[in-house]
Formats: sequence, C-alpha cells, structure tokens
Amino acid sequence: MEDVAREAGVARVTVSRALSHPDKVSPATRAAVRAAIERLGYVPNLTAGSLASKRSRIIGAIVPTLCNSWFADAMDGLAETLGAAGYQLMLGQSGYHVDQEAGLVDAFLGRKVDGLVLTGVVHAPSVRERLRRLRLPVVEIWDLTDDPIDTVVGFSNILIGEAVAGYLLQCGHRQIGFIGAEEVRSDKRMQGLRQRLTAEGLGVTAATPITPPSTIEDGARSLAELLALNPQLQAVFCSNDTLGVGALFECHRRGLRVPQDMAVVGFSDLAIAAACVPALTTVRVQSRELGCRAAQVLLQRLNGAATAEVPHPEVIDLGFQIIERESA
Amino acid sequence: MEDVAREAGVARVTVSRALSHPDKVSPATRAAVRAAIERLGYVPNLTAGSLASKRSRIIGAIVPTLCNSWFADAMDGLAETLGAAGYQLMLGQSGYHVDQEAGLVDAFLGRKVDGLVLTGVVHAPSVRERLRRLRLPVVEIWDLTDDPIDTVVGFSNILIGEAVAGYLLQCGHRQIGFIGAEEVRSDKRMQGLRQRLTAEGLGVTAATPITPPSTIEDGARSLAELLALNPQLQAVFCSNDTLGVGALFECHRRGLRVPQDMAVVGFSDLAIAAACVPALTTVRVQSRELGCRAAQVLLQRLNGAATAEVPHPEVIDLGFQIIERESA
DNA sequence: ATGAAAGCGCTAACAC
DNA sequence: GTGTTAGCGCTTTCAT
Repeated sequence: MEDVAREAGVARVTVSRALSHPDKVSPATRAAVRAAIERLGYVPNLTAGSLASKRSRIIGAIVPTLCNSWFADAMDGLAETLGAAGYQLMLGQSGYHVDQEAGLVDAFLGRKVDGLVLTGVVHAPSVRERLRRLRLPVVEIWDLTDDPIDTVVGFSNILIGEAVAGYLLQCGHRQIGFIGAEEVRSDKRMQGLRQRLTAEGLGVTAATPITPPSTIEDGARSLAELLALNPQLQAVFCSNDTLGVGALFECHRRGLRVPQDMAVVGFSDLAIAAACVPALTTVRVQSRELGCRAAQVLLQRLNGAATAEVPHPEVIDLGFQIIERESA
Repeated sequence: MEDVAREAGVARVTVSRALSHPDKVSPATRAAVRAAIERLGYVPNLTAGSLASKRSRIIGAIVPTLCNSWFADAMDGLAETLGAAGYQLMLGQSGYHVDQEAGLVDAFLGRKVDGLVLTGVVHAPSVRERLRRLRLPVVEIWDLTDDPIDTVVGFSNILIGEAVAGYLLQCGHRQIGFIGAEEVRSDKRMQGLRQRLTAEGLGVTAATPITPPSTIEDGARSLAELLALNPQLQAVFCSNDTLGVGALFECHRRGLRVPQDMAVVGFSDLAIAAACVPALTTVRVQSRELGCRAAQVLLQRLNGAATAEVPHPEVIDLGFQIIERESA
C-alpha cells in the first residue's frame, strides 16, 4: 500500500480511502490511485483491514452436514447472496452435535465474523448466552421458535408433523407410523404428528431413530421394523425423502401396493421424490430461498447498525407445502 | 490478552506462547495462563494473529455451485478434514464462470488464505499465473491435467467418456448419443466418448448443451431432441444423473423399453440413480473422498513448508467406476 | 523459560 | 480533499 501511495503521489490513507470510501476522494486522485494499483498489481490485505476496522465482512455458517442437499442448497443461496454484497462465507459442519457446533462458534468468533448462521434453534447454553451478549447478528434457520437468539427464518417442524398427520387422516388412514432420524428437528416433526394423532385418539408406531446420515437402506429396514411392530400399519411419515424412498423400496419388495396397502410421505422434496416410482408425496420447504433470506436479514442488520437502527428478535416463517404425488 | 497476562502474572508474549507453542512454556505457567483464560473467558483474536504470523489457517475453496450434491459432498469431506486439523473453510461459488472464479480467487488472496481448492483445471490465465508465482498451495479437483497449477486430484473426464463408449459398444450399440451440460468437464466426457466412437468409425449425436443447473426436464427434453435428430438412436450417455433420470422418463413416456430400445448411462452415481426405475447405470466418482484427499494434500503442503520441503506438481488420479444397473 | 521491543498492513480519528 | 498520528491484537525477533 505504501508503494501504491508513492506511485500515485499521495499518502497511504488516501489509497485506503480511494478503496473503501471512493466518494471521499477527488475523482482525479481516485483515478491516479486506481492506475497505480493496476500498475503494481496491488492486492489489499483484508486481514489487516479487518483488524483495524473491526469489520471482517465474513459470515460464519454452521450446518450439520453438506452431504444433505437441503442444507447444501441453503448454503448455496446464502453464499450467493452474501457474495453479491461483498461478504465471504466461512462454513463449518456440526455433525448434528451441539458441542461441535459450540466449538465452531468459538472458532468463528475468534475470527471475528460479522454475523452467524446456525442450523436449528437448539444450541449449547453457552452459545446462546455468548451470542446474545455480544449482540452479534445471528440467524437461526431450518426451524422456528418464540425465543430466537436474534432472528430465526425457517418453518415449523411441529406444524409440518401436524399437517402430515392431517393429510394422512384425511386419506382415511388410522394406523400411522413414523421413521425418523436421531436429530432434534426430526423429533419435532414426529411430535407434531403424534399431537395431531393423539387428538384423534390414535397412536403412532415409531421406528428406531436413524443415526445420520440416512440411507435408502435405513428407510427400508425401518419400514420392516414398523411392520413387525404393527402389521396393521396403513401409512408412514418419513422424516426425509431418502428414508421415504427406502420405505417405498421395502413396500415394493413385500408386494405391498402403494398407496393402497401402504401410504408413504417424505420430507424435503428432493429430486428423487419426483423421480422414483411411485412418485413420493412429500413436504417441500424452500431450502435455497431460506439461505437467501438469511443472508438478506444479516445484510440488513449489518447496514442497519450503521444507521443506528437497533433491530429486535424476529421470527420469519417461510412455511412449507405438502406436495401430493402418487405415494399417499 | 493484556488482561489474561496480568491475571496470570506474566507477560503478553507468554500468554501467546502458552496458546500457540505450549511446549515452549513451563507447565506451571501454562496452567496459570489456562486458568486465567478460563476465568476471564478470553477468546483470542485470530485475525490479529493471522496478521502478525502471516498464517491464517483458512483454506479457500471454489466450486461451481453447492446445489449439485457431488460438489457439496466434496466440500463436506474437505471441511471435515480441514476442521479436524484446525483449519477453516472459506467457500465461494463460481457459477461455472472462470471470471467469477477469478474474482473469488482475488478475494481469497486478499484474505490471505493459506491454500486454495479450485474446481477443474481451466481457469483465467491471470489466475494460473498469479497462483504459480505466489507458490500458494493449490489443489485443483474434479479433473486431471498434465500441467496443474500445483497439485490436481481427480479423475480423467476424457477417460470416463471413452470408458462409457467402450461399455456401450460392448453392449452392442452403434447409434450413440450424448446429453451434456454447457460446461468444460462435461465437454471432456463428450470428447472422450467421441474419440472412442470415431475410432470405431462411428459418430455421436449430441443434444444442445444444457445451461446449468441441469434438471430432470432438461434430460427429458434433450432425449426428445436426440430422437428427432436420429430416430435410430440406441443408447445415450448423460453427463449427469439428473439428466439421465430425465432421459429415462422420456423413454417411459414414449413407451421405449430400457435398455432394449434405449440404453441410458448417467454420471456421478447420485442416490437417485439407484432409486429410479429402471435403476440407472452410471459412472461413480468418489466425491467426498476427493474433498478429503484435497485437504490432506493441502495439509501436507502446509506442514511440508515448515520442514523446508519443496513439493512439486503432482497428479493424483482417484479413478472412476462404471456401476452397471438396469438401464444399460 | 520468560520478557521487551518492534512490527504485521491497514483504518479512524483528528487536524490542515 | 488530504495528510498526520495512533493504534487494532497479536507474533515475532532478540535479549535476558
């Protein structure tokens, strides 16, 4: 930067200003600086800038795993929107463990991220507390809560469970099962399902929760387990489409007609849901949009701070949609 | 850090050392420092550390998009391996554009990443040159080349095309088509296919390249296009499984029996390939392992530098595998 | 084994 | 509009 300043015949600050606040510099010097930068191939050290300005233009995001395309899609939207605004994405994977998430949050805080995106609303207590106290812009995604750390943008996993229960009941099913993952948001969907069913005086047959990542084989195995538990079973809600496809497979193998003998509903609407035979009825959530929206909220917070605006906790519900196909 | 030093009754340097080089500090002071840190809830500012030490412990990675689960899987492996070694992943999306990639490389260099992972071996000339000159650890993935920037770990897209051609020929097909994306690695697979076929005195019918992201509908539409171009078509190689499934759909719609009337081969072995009916014969590449391996190479480079070892360009071929299912 | 001094490369106040 | 003066919070030498 020293060199650029000399080359352009100005002081270092002026170079800095020409880069960060172009409008605070006369067009002439701005041009001179640009030219010097070009000539010297100067690349500003953003690390030094971050240290001095206390703004890193980095957003940290933590998802359980990128292997699940719904999270990957959300990160795609997040990275794209953030990138367009000149922010960088630092990504971490929690493996569905709150303590691993806590470790990543620490690391990100140490790196002075300007904001954070966390998956879900359940975190280590220390994390919630720290983040609240720091007043760091934080967006929780993929679920809802009345008491977000800062802002939450997602959908209600409990309502999804209830809606699927309602749908299945309406189809005339009474013996309903659940195949889910060993994971808090899956539990909530099950909870919603159970609530609604209990209200009708019905129970729900639940398979042993699957340790992520879910596979098609897990889905098949779980359906078999469910059938052993309750041979009368008429319908099953699978906590994700992968398990749903597995359940479909097991039905096929056993000669069960879908949906007549067994109705199957999935979750997340992967491409596979539309492509399998019979096509899988599922719940669609807008993963990518979720990421975009999370980015927008962060960006707004980060600029809002500049305009002395103090934002308060907010709950943004993006909703969901039952996609009716052939399987239920 | 000042506070921690005071609390522990030592100098700031000692705190720094206790954190970064624990073995250079007596066990007693180390414990005192740890205690003080605990008591004060001190979180080191890694930005400042990076600035001072010129090592950021950040790796930048650029993929075309995270929406394609093969890239997401690779990033999953990368992030996991890197995270375990105390490195953070900064992620960017190029949207399949070399100039967008170049912009991200600039941004990452400005952030002083310790290493870089790029998708593919085709980049803006300025990028290659810059990176080479900087001697920054760089791993190119998802393809191979004789002339990598630094190290390349992937598979040969050309050989994949040739292998699929060989497979299809062996199945007895002579009229072969290609459905691909508007993208350099897809082109290479087509190139390989064409080479092998040309060697047999055969041609290949190619559909209009699909602008990413590919959809199932794109695949269906492309198969229709191919059939219009060449009604005798016996087999088609689709540049990814999504297109393959689309092709399968179109065959079904037209009452074409697969593989008797039309053989279909996909690429990447998504879960959907095994789940659709008929199951899709495809080419499997180890996406996640690719990411892990890329991370290992970087880590080795980064430590190797410490041991004064100067590594030279390397080509690591992870190969591929044709997964024979029902569709071809 | 520990400390003192000197930056890392930039930005934020203030002056001019 | 531009320059001057101080740091940002840490890690290096190099002494001790």
